[in-house]
This record gives sequence, structure tokens and C-alpha cells, in this order.
Amino acid sequence: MATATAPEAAGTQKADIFGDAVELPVISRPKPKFELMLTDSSDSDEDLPLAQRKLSLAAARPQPAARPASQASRPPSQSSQRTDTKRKSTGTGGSIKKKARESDASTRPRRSEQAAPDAAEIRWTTLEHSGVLFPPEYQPHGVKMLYDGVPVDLTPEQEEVATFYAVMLETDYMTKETFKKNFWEGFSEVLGPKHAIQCLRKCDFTPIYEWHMAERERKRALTKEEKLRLKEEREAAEADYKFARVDGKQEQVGNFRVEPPGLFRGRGEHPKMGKIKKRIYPRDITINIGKGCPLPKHPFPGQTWREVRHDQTVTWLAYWRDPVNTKEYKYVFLAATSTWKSESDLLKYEKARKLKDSIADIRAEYTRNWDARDRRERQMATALYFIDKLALRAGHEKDEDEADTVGCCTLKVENVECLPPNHIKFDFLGKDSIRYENTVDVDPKVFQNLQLFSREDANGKAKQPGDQLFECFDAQDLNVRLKELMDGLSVKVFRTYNASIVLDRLLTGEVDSESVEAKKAAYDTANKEVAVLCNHQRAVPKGHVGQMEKLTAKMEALHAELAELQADLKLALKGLPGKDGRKLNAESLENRASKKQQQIEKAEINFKVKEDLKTVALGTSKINYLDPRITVAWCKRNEVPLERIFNRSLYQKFAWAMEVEPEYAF
DNA sequence: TCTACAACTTAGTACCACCTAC
DNA sequence: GTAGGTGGTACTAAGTTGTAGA
Repeated sequence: MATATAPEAAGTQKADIFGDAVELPVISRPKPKFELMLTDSSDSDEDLPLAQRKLSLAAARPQPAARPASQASRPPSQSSQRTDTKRKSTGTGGSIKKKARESDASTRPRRSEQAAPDAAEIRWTTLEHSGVLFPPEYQPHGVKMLYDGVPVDLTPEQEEVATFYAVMLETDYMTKETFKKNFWEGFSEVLGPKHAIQCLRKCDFTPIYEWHMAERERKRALTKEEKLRLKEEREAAEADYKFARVDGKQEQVGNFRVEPPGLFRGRGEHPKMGKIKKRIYPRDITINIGKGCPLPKHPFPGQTWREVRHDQTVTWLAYWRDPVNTKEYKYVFLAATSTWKSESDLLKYEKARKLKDSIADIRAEYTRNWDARDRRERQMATALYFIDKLALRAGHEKDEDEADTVGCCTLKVENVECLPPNHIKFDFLGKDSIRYENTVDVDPKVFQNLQLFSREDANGKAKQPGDQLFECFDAQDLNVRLKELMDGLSVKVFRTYNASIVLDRLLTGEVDSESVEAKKAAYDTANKEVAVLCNHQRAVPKGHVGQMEKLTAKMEALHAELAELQADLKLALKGLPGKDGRKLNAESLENRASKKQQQIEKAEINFKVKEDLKTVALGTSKINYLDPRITVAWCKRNEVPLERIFNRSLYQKFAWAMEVEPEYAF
């Protein structure tokens, strides 16, 4: 039985992967397979544990100004009251959408220009980097697509767009009319009105697709040496862009590559899927860099960056406007391992831990408000119950040109079904158009409220499909309320809190096995609980059915072999020869049967795990929701090598959590 | 007061390199 | 040596949030 290792008894050892400054309690684990990228140790607080350092940093930084007293003390009933009339129902199945944004962002003064940023907002003093890496210019291949069975000449620009489409011929997008319609709009524009190609139906992109597949195969068939040479060339080209220097410290850049052109691959039924994502040039990109630093170079003579800023209040290095969703931006940020991201992670988990101290009061408050006379109060309290218990996302109103997905605050009446006596069935498309389907038992008061909210609005008018379930408030209103309950609280904190507290609870007991395999399985089970809670789904892996069939056949073969061994063993124990007259050795047969049994058990576990997890994504919660200190502490207590749980990336991302005490509780 | 922007986090998927079993 | 499986990683879409400014 594994026992928790007391820190005093455990002592500490230097762990070279973390650099000299970090000490780990002794646990029996092999040297990790990978090295952490060492951070600059010139910080004056280098003797502090990393976690404390970050906290100290956070504490040292002036806190943002408190909310105006008027806002802070405003009684809930007086806060931005949203009425039924404000949010009109479409009654046609569509959700209420925001008015399309029309103003040009470039005409708006930027935050940093409005006034000198106060000290609380300054994120850096010096910032040096090499900008962004552009994808190579298009190289025409000369393969002709067919129109009405006849090869057609295309200009390089037209050929490029045709190729965007051709490479997607075998994807599900080809079954989507929206995708094809949007592509055709873009393609026909590139072709021009007088082009021979006049409709998509007669287009045959197969020759280009076949060329693409042959290219892929050619690259796959390169020799090891050729592949290595290409890799080295690629790395040499990227070297300058991989790192930035922030206040003198080298930091990894996350996404330094400019997104290449292609077709927009929106998820679910995104109305813009198939639109052409045009090529981005320096003239589209705004660079953020320290004053006096050399400007990043780019390979386009005659072009200049769209703009160069020296905004010390933000952490992005570059951005450009999304060419498809033109109201949005694409940013280049530092990598997850950077100090900025680590700080931000730590603060996120500390905020979630703070919620732990307030959660009882918050629950008491929303429970009281299930009976509130004010409909808005009652709706908010009901919604918050679901956010808390089911870890639902906030859900903001969306434009017509976005996928029609919802969160808690934007649920429509048809997304919930009240099943007496107290079951609520949820069925809606959430983020990424992932379906949330869940039936839960709720408090009778919540059940009554939901029946009312889905039946009629505040004026007693019957609701129709497409109408909002909670029509009296939105996510922003709820966040304002949450800030009254706890400083810094917002809806998303509940997801972090719930994910981490569930993991913490599930990992509290001792694992009933000495084997690392069994311990890891216990961890994965807990991880799975969280993933299910957060509705982290994935597509069933390709070939899953085939794999399961193979596993089934393998298990059947193993069982048959075991049966044979057991039959022989019976004969051997009676001193009889085998069916074929062979002499049998009982001891050997017993060993072989035992090994076979183990093989069967292993295969059965493998089968079950595979089937269980075929639609569950474990990684998302590990990366975003689970306080890594829970995992690190559990590994220390249970003598599980951390690299069995965290891969290299997570190891680096959570470097700040490594020296946590084994007794750490979320 | 409200909307839209700007900045950031969270998310699933495609692809590729590596490992393992045969 | 090879095929198939697996895990890591890059990519980029799609959320959330706080707040400026009309």
C-alpha cells in the first residue's frame, strides 16, 4: 500500500530538470525523460519557491482600481435591469443576436493612447522580438482541374484557390452546402465573370487532389537523411522567431507563424465555412515592440508593417485582423511556458481556490433567491445553480454570422425539458458545436422555476421555440452580480473551481495498489470524471471500430488458449498425458495459465478503457482546468513519476507548480 | 447604460514522429 | 522491416471577460 510521504521524512533533492533553484521532495522516480527550458535566474527573488515568486510578483503589482463605490454597493435589484422588452424573442427558433458591429476599429483610439497607462497596467519595460514568420509564397503546380470534363487553364491565383478546395475533397466539409456555397462565391470572384467556369457542379478537382496526395506520398517516402535535412532547414528558418526577450529574459513565443491562406474551417454549422482565408502580408500586421528596438524584418520588399506600437499594457507581439471573421483579430502571444502565461495560470487557480472559501455563502444566496419575487433574481439564481453544479459556460449572445451555439445564459426553451417530478433534460450545442446532453435531478424549486421560465415570459405571454429561457439577464449581468459576491469572480471561475475540486476529492484517498499502472489508471479515472463534467468530447478516433474488433478477436483467442491450458492442467494433475499423447508438466502449465490470465485481464482493461474514452478528451482539462499542484502533490504522495501524468509540454507549462508540498490540497 | 472592441483563455482536430508487435 | 497504433504538438477556431466610449 502506498503511503503519503511526509515532507520532513522525505527530505529534498536537487532536480536538475528544474534548475538549481528548485528543490523536490524525494520520491522514488527515475530521471525525467525531458529537460525543462531553464528560466533566467537573475530575478532577485530566486531563492523563493517558484509559486511564491509568482504570488509575490502578483502581490507587488498595484491592484487594479476598485470598482466605484456606487457600483459596488448598488443593490442587485437596481443594477442594470434587463427587461423582457429589451431582449425580444424571435419566436422563430433563432436566438437573439447582437447588432452587427459596423464601426472600424482602426478609427477608435486605443487604450494605451488615451492616457498614460497607470502602473497597474504595465506588463513590460523592454520587449524585443523578430516578428512573425510568413508562409512561403504560392508555387503553381500546373495541374489542371476539369470543367465539364475538359481541362481548364487557371492563373496561379485561381489555381491556388482551386487547390484549397481540392485538398479538402475527402473531408466532411464536402457534404455541407454552406461550405460549397461560400467557396463558390469566393472562387467565382477570383475567376471573374467571363471565365469558362460558371458553376461548381461541373467542376472536377480530382486531378489536383491526386497531385496533392502524390506530393504527400513523395514527402513521406523521402529518406531519413533528406527528412533530417529539411527539418534542419526548417528549424534554421524558425530560429529567430522562436524567442522574444521580455525585460531582458528570454521567453518562448507561441504562434510566431502567420496563418497560411486556405478555406475557413468553421465548426458545426458555421455560416462562414468555406470562405477564402486570404494571404496575410506585412501591411496587414501590427507589431508591438519596445521603443528603440530594431524593427522585425520581413521578406516583402516595398511593404511596411501596418503599424508599429510600443504598448506596454498588453502582452501580444503582433496581430492582424481575421480575414474571414473581420470583427476579430489573430494575435501572436508568448508560449504557455512563458512567465506571463505562468503568472496568469497561477492567478487563475488561486482565484478558483478563493471561490472555495466563498462557495458556501454563494450557494446559500442563490438557493434563497430561487424563491425571489423578482423574476430576474430568480432567473439568475437558477442559472447560477446550473453553472455551479453542471459547470456550464456563461453563454454570450452571438451574431448571425457565427455558429448558433449556446451557453447557460443563452439557453433557449427547446434546450431544456422538464420531466416530472424533478428531472431536467438538457440538450444543446455548446462551444465548438459540441452537443451537451444530460438529464439531472434538481431541487423541486429549481424544477418549478424552469417550468415557469420555459412556459411564459414576465408578462405571462407563452414562450415559443427560439425564445430565451432566461430572458431577464445576460452573461455580463451575471458577472456583475458575481463580482458583488466575491472580488474577481466570473462565471468561468466556477468551471476551474469545480474541475479542480473534483480532481482533488477523487485523488484524496490512497490508491489500493502498489503498481504504478494501477495508480495511473486511478488518476485517469478521476481525470475522466472531470472531462465528463466539463463535457470535453472528441470525435471517435478513426479506425476505432476496427481496433475494437481486433481486440475482441484477440481476447477470444486468449480465452481459447487459456481454456486449452486449463484442460491440459487438469489432465496433468491426474498424471495423464495430453490429447496428442504429449507428456504434461503441471507446474509449467500453471505458470502459463497464470500468464495467460494476466494477458486477458490486461486486454480487457485496455478494451474497456478504449471504449470508455472513445469520445472523452482528457487533455483539455489537464491543460486548462486542473490545478497542476493537485497532480504534482498526488504524484509525490503516491510515488508516481510525474512524467507518467504530464507530458513534456505540461511539465514545462506547469514548472511553477513543481515544488508543491505532497499534502497540498486545492 | 449599453455595445462593441480588444485581449486573452479554452477547445478540438490534423498531422507527424516514434514506438511496438509481428 | 513494416504496419498500425499512440501520443505529442501545431494549428487555429471559438469561447469569455473587462472596459472604452457613444
